[in-house]
Amino acid sequence: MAHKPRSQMIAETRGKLLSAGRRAFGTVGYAEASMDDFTAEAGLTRGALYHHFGDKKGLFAAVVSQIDAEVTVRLAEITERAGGGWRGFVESCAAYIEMAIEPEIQRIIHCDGPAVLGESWMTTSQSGCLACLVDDLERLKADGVVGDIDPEAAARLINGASLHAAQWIANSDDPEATSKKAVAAFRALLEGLRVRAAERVGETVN
Amino acid sequence: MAHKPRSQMIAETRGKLLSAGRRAFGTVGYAEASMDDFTAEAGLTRGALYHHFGDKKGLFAAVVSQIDAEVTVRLAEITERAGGGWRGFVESCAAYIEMAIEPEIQRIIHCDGPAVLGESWMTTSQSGCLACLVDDLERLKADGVVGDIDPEAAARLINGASLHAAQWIANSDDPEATSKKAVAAFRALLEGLRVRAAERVGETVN
DNA sequence: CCACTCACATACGTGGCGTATGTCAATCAC
DNA sequence: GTGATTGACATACGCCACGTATGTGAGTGG
Repeated sequence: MAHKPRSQMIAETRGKLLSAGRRAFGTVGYAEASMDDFTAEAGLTRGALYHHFGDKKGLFAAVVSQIDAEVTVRLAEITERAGGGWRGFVESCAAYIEMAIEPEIQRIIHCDGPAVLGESWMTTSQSGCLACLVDDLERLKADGVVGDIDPEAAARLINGASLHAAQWIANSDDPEATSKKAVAAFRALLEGLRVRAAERVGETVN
Repeated sequence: MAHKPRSQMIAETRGKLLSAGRRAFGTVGYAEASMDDFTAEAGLTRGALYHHFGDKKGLFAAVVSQIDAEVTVRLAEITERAGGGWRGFVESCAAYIEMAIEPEIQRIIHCDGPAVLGESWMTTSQSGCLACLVDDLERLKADGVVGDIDPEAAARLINGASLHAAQWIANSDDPEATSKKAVAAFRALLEGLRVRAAERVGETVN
């Protein structure tokens, strides 16, 4: 029994490296994270890292993917729980802002991510969150809730607005109050996407 | 005559370092820009850089400030030329997107900036562009054109949306078409800020 | 004219990344 | 079961880039 099967050991080391790197990247940032330090912290050396991830950027990319996947899941849950529709969409957007406030996401995804992987990575590569937004918007458009706008374009604009709102909130003196203001303005902006009240049939404004 | 006055020499040196650094940061990015390389390119050494700017980040910050100031001026011109009002505001927003597409601005301000200086720097520190937007919005709000939303909140959301739109456009296969879609969606979002047509008196929709 | 300041260059130490090489355990052939 | 092979990981090395400490020579004040 002394040793577990090979594949399991490998998965464990990958996991250890991933979480150690994630913690380092999320706290001190990519540039300040020493590979020697955080691999040692995981009981390993840089050798393991280079074997599994190629280089520092490779590990970073893996961390980004992991976080993105987690966020995607969380967003999907929230959208579903809110029962879809316009309200569900708005709720998921608000939740997106909330998540973007978390320091780890802030630092890794929105701060270092574009600089390290190239901003094209974040845009062209499939970001799960973005795909979520696009899906929602396409449904809403098909249902006639939102007007004739390109779903991806709207999703990206919403995405950008959310992220900026998040970092504004995160760095403000009174996050509570700032958040209220940001969400209010955000809801107002989103209203611009809906078909006008005059053009609609008999829907409640809220 | 052999030599110019001291102060002028200093200003020249600072300028040379600033533009050399700006070019390097704008093309290869902050991390890949070697101080030895681009100072030599300016006919100087790292010694001069450390003397004037403290360190690499110091020069970078100076470059960011310079670009921000330029953008602010350009934005102000556009806003004024459009004659203010809602239309002027929308035009300046569109121009903001256009400027954010420029590779130098994209790379230095939106990509490396937050990672190098900390994203708090970009938010808390006075960004000239942002101040412009806030001013415009405050006027529009006072004139009853936009609804009861916090100007700064709206400005930050618009800012974020613009930047993301810009990098989406810049990295798309067909920037022309992408730009059209983005601007259309952007205008729709902005409409959300205006007081509703039903609530207004007798204004043209456009 | 002399002492001093200051703008900049030169020289050095350090740390972190990437690569080349080594080693030992797990799997496979027979 | 034993030898060969693969592959996961560690060790050792070189390099590059940053930051600092020190030097130097041209302006500047008295």
